[in-house]
Parts: sequence; structure tokens; C-alpha cells
Amino acid sequence: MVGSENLKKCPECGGTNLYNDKDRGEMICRSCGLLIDAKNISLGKEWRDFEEGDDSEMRRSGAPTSYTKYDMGMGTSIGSESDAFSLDKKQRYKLQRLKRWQKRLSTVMEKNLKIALGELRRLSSFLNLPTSIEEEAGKIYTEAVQKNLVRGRSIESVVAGVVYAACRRQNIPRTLDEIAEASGIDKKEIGRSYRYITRELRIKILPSNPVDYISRFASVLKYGPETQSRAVEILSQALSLELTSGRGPIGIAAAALYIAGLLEGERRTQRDISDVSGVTEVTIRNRYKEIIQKLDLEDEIKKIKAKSKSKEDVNKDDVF
DNA sequence: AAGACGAAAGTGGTTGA
DNA sequence: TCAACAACTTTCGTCTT
Repeated sequence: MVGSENLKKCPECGGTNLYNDKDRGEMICRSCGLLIDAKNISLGKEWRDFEEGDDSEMRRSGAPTSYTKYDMGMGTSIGSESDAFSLDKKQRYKLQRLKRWQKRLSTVMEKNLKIALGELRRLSSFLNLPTSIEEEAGKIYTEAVQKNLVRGRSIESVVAGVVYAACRRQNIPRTLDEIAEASGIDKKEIGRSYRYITRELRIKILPSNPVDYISRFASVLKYGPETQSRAVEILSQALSLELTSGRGPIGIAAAALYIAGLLEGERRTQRDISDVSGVTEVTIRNRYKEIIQKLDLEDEIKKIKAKSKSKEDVNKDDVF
């Protein structure tokens, strides 16, 4: 069973060496780096069994458990009627109390989870996130509810924060701005919930890698594949020179793209890049300056600017 | 006129006493 | 808990293309 994805061609370079990154829900051309189809949403875990022969391993009854179902597809209740007969008075009382507690807890929690998971579903489909992220976000949210971390803040803001965290965890970062726009929640509010939840649940999140932003920004800005790979190259050099420590990864990615655009003759204004990336022109300029200094690109850029200038002159001559 | 540049003041978060 | 601090933003004037 050869997947049909192998038959597709890259619209940019015509190459057939495509890489279907299921975790990210992205299709990437291996020869030119073009992001082909970001909406190619993966279904995450494959739980069906297509191997011939012994399929008993994979046979299931019922739906797969999922954190995006509020009770993971299962219900739990403490004790049954018949249990109580085998217990003495004291134990029976204890059991009753437990049952009452569970009922109260679970109804409050379930109500919360139902709303939250609905919102989560809406958000992640709006943002075109793969189900693996929805799963992880659901899992984190469930934990947060169990530890009473949602109290005092809106369900929506916590969901947004949790989605942000899940994206970061899977190295498919979305900017806070994007999530803010999709959820209608203030950026600061999302950041607050995000920090609170990750701190309280001790979720380890590595600082995001600027490279993770390149393909998305580049495709919105309609940069060609050469520019993209040039930007990645610039990034890795900047990374090894430790230009990046303590700096916001988005600003670095934006600057690398800006520089790559200059070098490859695909000029975009700082404003364009600023709009897409959500960092200001000032920050792009600052990173830009730092990077071209440390990478000795100043001369090269001067040359290119001079060249484009002389080209304009030539064009003027042509007119007359 | 639009884009690029940079100074100055303001914002929100982190850190360390 | 508070102040110092770094990164980033906002705003604005100036220079360049």
C-alpha cells in the first residue's frame, strides 16, 4: 500500500521528494524546503491495524480513549449497590460519603471540561492544529482542572494558554498573537494563564527554536525556497555564535528572513515582516544589525544595495 | 512618498536581596 | 515584597531611496 502522497509533486521545484510531517500536519518538499500544505492535518495515532496476519494485537472494542472527550470515553463511579451489603456500618458510611464527594466533584469538573474541550476543539480547528496537539492540550487542561488551577480565571483563557503550551511542547509554535486572535482573548491574559499552568504543573518547555517559525512566516510572505533555506542557514550560524541567547526567537526568525530576502533579491519591507511575525520593525532592525555584523554580511548587503541601485539606473536609461 | 534608521520613554516579566 | 534589569514596544524625528 504505497501512499498517494508519494505521487505528489512540489509546485515550486517539481521535485517528488516530499516529506509528510504528520506531527506538524505539514507537507514539506525535501529538495527546496517549500511548505506545501499546512492544512494536511494528521490524525495522530493510528489505532487501526493494516498489517496482514495476526491482528489481534490491535483489535479494540469501543472508541479509543482520548483527552478530548471529557471523561476519556469512560465513566467511573465508586461502588455499586451490592457492594454495600458486605460492609459494616462504619465502612458503609464512609462509602456513602465517598460517593457523594465523587458525585459533586465530577459534576463540577465535567461541566467545566465539557465547555473547555468544546472551546479547545474550536480553537484548534481554527488554527489548523494537528490532533496530537489537541490531545496534549486536552490532557494538560484536564490536569489543571483536577488540581484546581482554573479557579479565578476564565475557562477560555486557560484553554488558550494550554494550547499555546501544547504547541510549544511539540515544536510547532504559534505566536501568542495568533492564539489571541483566534480565541479573542487578550495576549497578556493568555500569557498569564500559560505561565501559571506550566509552573504549577511543572511542565517543562524549552525555549522555542527560531527555525520553527521560518516556514510558516515565509509562506505567508511568499518567499521562494532559496530564501527560506538561506534564512535557515543564517539562523544556524547565528545560533552557533550565541547571538540568540536571551533574545526573542520570533524576532530572530523575522530578521533572518529579512536578511535572506535581501540577499536573495526577494525584498520585503520590514513592515511586511513585522505584520506577519508580530514583532515590531524596531526589533527586526536590532536583530538585523546584530546578525549582519557578527556574520560579516555587511559588505555583501552593501554590494547588493549598490547593485540594485545601478540596476534602477540602467532601467531609467532603457526608458529613454 | 515610502521605507529604513535610531533615540527615547514606556510596558510587563524575571531575578535577587 | 521591592527594586534593578533586560527585552521588547511605541512613538517620533531624520535620513535614504
